[in-house]
Amino acid sequence: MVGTKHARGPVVVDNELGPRALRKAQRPQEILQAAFEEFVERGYTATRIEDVAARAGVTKGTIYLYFQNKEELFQDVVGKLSQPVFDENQFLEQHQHRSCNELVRLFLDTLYEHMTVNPHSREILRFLIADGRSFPTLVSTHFDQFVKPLLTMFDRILQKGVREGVFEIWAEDHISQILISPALTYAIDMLLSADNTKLPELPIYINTHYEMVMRTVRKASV
Amino acid sequence: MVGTKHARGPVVVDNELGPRALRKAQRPQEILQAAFEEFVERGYTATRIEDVAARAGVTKGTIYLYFQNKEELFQDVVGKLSQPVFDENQFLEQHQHRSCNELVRLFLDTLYEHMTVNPHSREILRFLIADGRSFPTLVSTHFDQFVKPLLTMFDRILQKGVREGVFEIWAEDHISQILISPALTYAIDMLLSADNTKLPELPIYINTHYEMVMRTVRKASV
Amino acid sequence: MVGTKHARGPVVVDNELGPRALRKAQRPQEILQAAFEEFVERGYTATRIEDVAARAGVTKGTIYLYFQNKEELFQDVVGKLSQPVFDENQFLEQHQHRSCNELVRLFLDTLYEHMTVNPHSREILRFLIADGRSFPTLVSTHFDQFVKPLLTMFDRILQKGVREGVFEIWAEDHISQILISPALTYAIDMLLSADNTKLPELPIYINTHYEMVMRTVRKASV
Amino acid sequence: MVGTKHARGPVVVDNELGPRALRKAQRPQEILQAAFEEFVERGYTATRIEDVAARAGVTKGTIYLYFQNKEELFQDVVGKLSQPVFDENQFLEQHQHRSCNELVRLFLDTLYEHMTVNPHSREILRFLIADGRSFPTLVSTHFDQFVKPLLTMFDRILQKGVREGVFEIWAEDHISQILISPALTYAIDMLLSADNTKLPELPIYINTHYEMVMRTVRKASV
DNA sequence: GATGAATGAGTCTTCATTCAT
DNA sequence: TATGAATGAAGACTCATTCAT
Repeated sequence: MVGTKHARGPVVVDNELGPRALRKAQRPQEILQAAFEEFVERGYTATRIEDVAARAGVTKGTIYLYFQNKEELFQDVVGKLSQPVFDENQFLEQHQHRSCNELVRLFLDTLYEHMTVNPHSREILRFLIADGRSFPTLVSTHFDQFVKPLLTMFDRILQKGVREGVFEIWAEDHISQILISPALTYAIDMLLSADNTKLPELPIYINTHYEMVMRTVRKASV
Repeated sequence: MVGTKHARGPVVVDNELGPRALRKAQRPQEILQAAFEEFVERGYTATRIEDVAARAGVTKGTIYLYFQNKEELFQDVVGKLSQPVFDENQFLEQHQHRSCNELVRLFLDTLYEHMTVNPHSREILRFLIADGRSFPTLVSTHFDQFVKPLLTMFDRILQKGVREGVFEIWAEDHISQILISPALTYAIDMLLSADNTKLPELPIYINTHYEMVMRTVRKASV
Repeated sequence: MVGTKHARGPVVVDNELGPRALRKAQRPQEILQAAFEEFVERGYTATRIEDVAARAGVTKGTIYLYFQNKEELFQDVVGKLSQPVFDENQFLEQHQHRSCNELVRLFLDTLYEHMTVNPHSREILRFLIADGRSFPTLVSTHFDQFVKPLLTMFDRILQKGVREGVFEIWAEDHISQILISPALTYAIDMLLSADNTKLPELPIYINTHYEMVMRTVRKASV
Repeated sequence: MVGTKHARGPVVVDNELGPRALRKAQRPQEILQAAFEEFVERGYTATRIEDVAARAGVTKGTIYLYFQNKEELFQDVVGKLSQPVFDENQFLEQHQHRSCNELVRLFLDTLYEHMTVNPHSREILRFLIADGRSFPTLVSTHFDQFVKPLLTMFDRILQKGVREGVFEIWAEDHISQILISPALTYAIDMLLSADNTKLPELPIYINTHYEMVMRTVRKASV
């Protein structure tokens, strides 16, 4: 028998597996996604393993085949469902021919696109705020993996602009963090609004954000 | 000493109330504060009424003399411990002689001061993000009472600047929200960092924020 | 000061007492009555002392001035609110000139009247059935005080009839109990029917009961 | 022995179900019976779910696998443990050759037998009297299902007697109810007497009851 | 006497986790 | 592997009882 039993783990599903084995190989992902959705709806403590199971189409016991306990399940949800906003290496190279203004615009567009389209990124922020105190490693891990790269990349764009003589840095520190802030505000707005009707209209909001950044960093023309 | 029979407990007794009555008058506040601290540490669901009671120096039953149930207790914590950042009517009048630049600076200083000194304001944000979905009214109420006035006031400062010819508004909308964003970012940072060692140094951060605002709204000198 | 303080107990209120003292002298009765009503509505276990107090127009603590605890209160309700159906000594003497048929009729009329008018008698039956197992003395005491005299009196009427040659006793035993049974049935009916619309019409019911008795005990005319 | 793997517990395992499935199939009945006994001993409010569980040989949690809550458990006890006294259709047919006198006797014998042997029937009466006010549907449902058929059947016996010229109906209404009353009295007696020593001796009691009925309905011979 | 704030034992109910099948 | 019956620790909430005022 080829490639069937005991073929599990964080596996990229290959074409060898039969449908049952395929199913099995996907289980962890399915459970993670189901858990994510339940955690989003009710928060960590109020989420019941049984509901996660039901949503994943399995039963309670099965959860425990793949995850030690509820705590580990939660940590894995946060740790494994996050997606980096950028493929760090590619972004700058891929767009090196662009002007710095365009890079800023592209950065913002990509950031808002990611936040808006992908519920994981913003909801995991909710998890960290809500339950981070109970999972201390999670917060710093997540910051290092997802936030810091973002700030670094924005910094590099700014520095590129400085080198090219179109931007100027006028402050001691925290510039990237401050200039990106409106995106966080938008994310929080999304987390807080039950119906999205009250949210700012995104294109306008991005425009204003972009203008703010440009007016802030643009080098005063001599 | 007048009218202080049998004063006992850690309470300073005043002349109007017997110790019993006094305690009763203070209990709700004491319980709210204790509840606040527990909710901060563990989140709504994971907080046990008994722990709130212990922290308030009473027993389970006493909580229920003052609050219908855990849910109401939570709502009251959010609803009654919030303090507005500004006394809206006074701020502008009191400082009408100031320049608009100074007003912006004063606004930011006050805002950060409030956020930093007063744990209620930022922690209640945590509650809203963590459990707002279970308490829908809470979110909108809180927004109307505390956030909207802030945005409005900042708007008025900007408009004053425009009238006086020192500021210019260059964007369609959401300007105040975007310009204030860094303060929210700082609040979230505080919520996420277990030890405050990793936080940005506040004076520098405020400076950068202030500079960002000024560069953004300053009217291009002719 | 005349006849005021400490004048309480199961006292027949005399004219000496001032209004406050009067109040006090009546308290136990008022509490008993309030307790009775609450016990009727909710049953022993589900009745809360505080509700009894509220209904009696006093506060929790006051109940404990007059009754040791909830159990004693309940026992006193059952023990002190029952009223005998007949003044045993008077009934037969007062009506000695009546025919035996008339006595039977009078007996039944009085019995149903009592049961119908006075909620105590039938509701205490409910207490005994519901909670008698927890208060063993109560049941036998009540039986001896209220049921046995009833049976005895009916027996005496029957025997009078036999002596006068109009009734005949045709059975070994339990005759009175069996002949009175329909009254108990009616009482139970009242206890069970939420709205009294479904109850038998009382005059007709009594007639039928009376006829049953007469046909049963009437001596076969020679 | 066939198909009885790992049989354990006090249960006789049959061949169709595994021990696990079997237990599950039997659990509800076992719990109902245990609950019945506890409710009988203490009454609805004073009965603790944990005691029911212990008596059923399971733990608290298990109760909630089969019943929503205590209230539903109680309703099911009342609703599912009652047994009709007669198989309505069969009784009259099966005994059509009997004389009406014999039918009456048979009716009474069956009724008392049922009441005496089967604790459910009389104890459920206790539940209805004690807690019926909190479960209004229960009372009327029970009356329709168990009491009304009884009265109807007795009516039919009487009418048969009338048709055959041996009985006469001499009253406007409620005759069956009144003639059956002594059985209710006996049931109440059983509910009230802690030890059954004080109860009437059943055979004599039934005799007297029977005589009462016969003297009441027998047609005066011409 | 009367009050009612405070207590804390007691009870229902939930749910993470285990384990026999 | 997968199931889901069973467990029992834990937590919200109630209420008889006490006692300082």
